[in-house]
Amino acid sequence: MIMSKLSILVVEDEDDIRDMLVMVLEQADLQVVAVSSAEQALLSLAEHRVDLVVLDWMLPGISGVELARRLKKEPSYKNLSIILLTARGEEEDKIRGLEIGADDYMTKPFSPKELVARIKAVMRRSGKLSESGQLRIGDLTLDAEQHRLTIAGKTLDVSPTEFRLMQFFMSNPDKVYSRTHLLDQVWGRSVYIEERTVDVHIRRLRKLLAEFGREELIQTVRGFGYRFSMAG
Amino acid sequence: MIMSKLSILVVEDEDDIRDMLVMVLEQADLQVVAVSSAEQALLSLAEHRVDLVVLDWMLPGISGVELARRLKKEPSYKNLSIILLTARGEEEDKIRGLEIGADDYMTKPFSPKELVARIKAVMRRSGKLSESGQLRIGDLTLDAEQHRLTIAGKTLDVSPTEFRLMQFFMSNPDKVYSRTHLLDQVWGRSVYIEERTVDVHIRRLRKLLAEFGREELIQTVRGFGYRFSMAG
DNA sequence: GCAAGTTGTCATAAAAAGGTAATATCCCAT
DNA sequence: ATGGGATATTACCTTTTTATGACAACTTGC
Repeated sequence: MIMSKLSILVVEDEDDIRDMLVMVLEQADLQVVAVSSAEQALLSLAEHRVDLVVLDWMLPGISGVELARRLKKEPSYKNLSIILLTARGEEEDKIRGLEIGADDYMTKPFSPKELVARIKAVMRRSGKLSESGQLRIGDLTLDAEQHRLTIAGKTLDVSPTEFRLMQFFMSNPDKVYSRTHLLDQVWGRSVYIEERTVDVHIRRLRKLLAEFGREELIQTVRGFGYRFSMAG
Repeated sequence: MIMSKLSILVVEDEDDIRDMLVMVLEQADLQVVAVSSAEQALLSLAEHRVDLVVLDWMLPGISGVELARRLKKEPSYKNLSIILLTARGEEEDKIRGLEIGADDYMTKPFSPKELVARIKAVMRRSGKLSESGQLRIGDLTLDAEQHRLTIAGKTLDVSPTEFRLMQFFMSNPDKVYSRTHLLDQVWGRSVYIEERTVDVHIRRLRKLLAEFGREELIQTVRGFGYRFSMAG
């Protein structure tokens, strides 16, 4: 599939932060448009195709929350992703943010790197960022296009969630991830799921891998989480 | 048979965009005529044979929408295809565009490659672009010119829609396609059809293939769509 | 205008997937 | 060795997704 650059709309009233955001996002090869109010945002949305909005929680006039709510209600913007920026770290705000339909939120101050990572994660989940090509580790191959996972040429029959989990592991081998992190990345931050559920999915994957004598690919790191690695 | 080049009429008032379109389309081996108003378009249509019109939604004087409506009402232009270019991404516009008879629409900004792909898709569906040659996968043969699908030499009796679906699959083997994507590609973006309808057509195809013990060629990828593949 | 063939939709059945909780095991620091 | 927290495993139940058969609205060739 051919796709033009992903387009981000930044809505932030503080000039410094807005400029910083623009710089960071452009650096990450995203097309960026920045405005300083919700009203301007609406105008901009009507003019250009926008894939994702980075939206400040507090804005003069129409607030970010209010704008998010309106956008989510509007059917024509139904596949527009929203990331909320909030200055406070209060759980209540976060929850409210996700309730009104934001796809993710970030608490200021945040690292540019993390913002970009979250943007990509959201885009990936909404299918706007296509995972390109094949992942290959040893004789394991995961082909996103074919949506097929093979081991030494034989196809493994994996469920959607196990496929995504495997995709995440193979994209990030040799690193330990906590259950929370896995839930964030594979399930998405806006779903609320028991941490123990990760264990079960790991179990299911291992069971599949065990049919090929490869259950050791997914390792338990006691007290931390799980790791995918060829090395023992 | 000698076939003259497919002829496109571009109607766009902004010079830059018009020039760009001409370049892109000529590059794609299409014969292009470009004008900047609906009035000129009507003159041009009367003079040359035109297969497809790429039409800007907003035009000075008679608007693109209005022109499209008139053309579609005119019996002599009934097999003229129309692709609308719209600057806004509003669903309402798209729907209105399709209601008045456009065959497809594109939202600016768009990638040139995608435009060409859509033009070809529209042409293919309206029979102006004949698929050349045969598709051959294993002992399956699909001959577009004869409109015939054979398996190990024996002809399968497929309906038009199933034929096109099969054609799409055989042209794009080993990849997963969502129901939405299949509807876009096989049925065309201008029709609104339930996603579940795809299931039914898949079912019909499988039933046919099953007569030859080949129902496994079309595979269900849960949560994603369907895939045509010789590999298990 | 009729008979046959096509197509989209729906209702229902069937299958698969996913989350949770209960129970069993394991690991390591005392 | 053992207590207690952390993982593994299993079973169960709900939800989601797909398969299937029937049907009515349309087309098409005669």
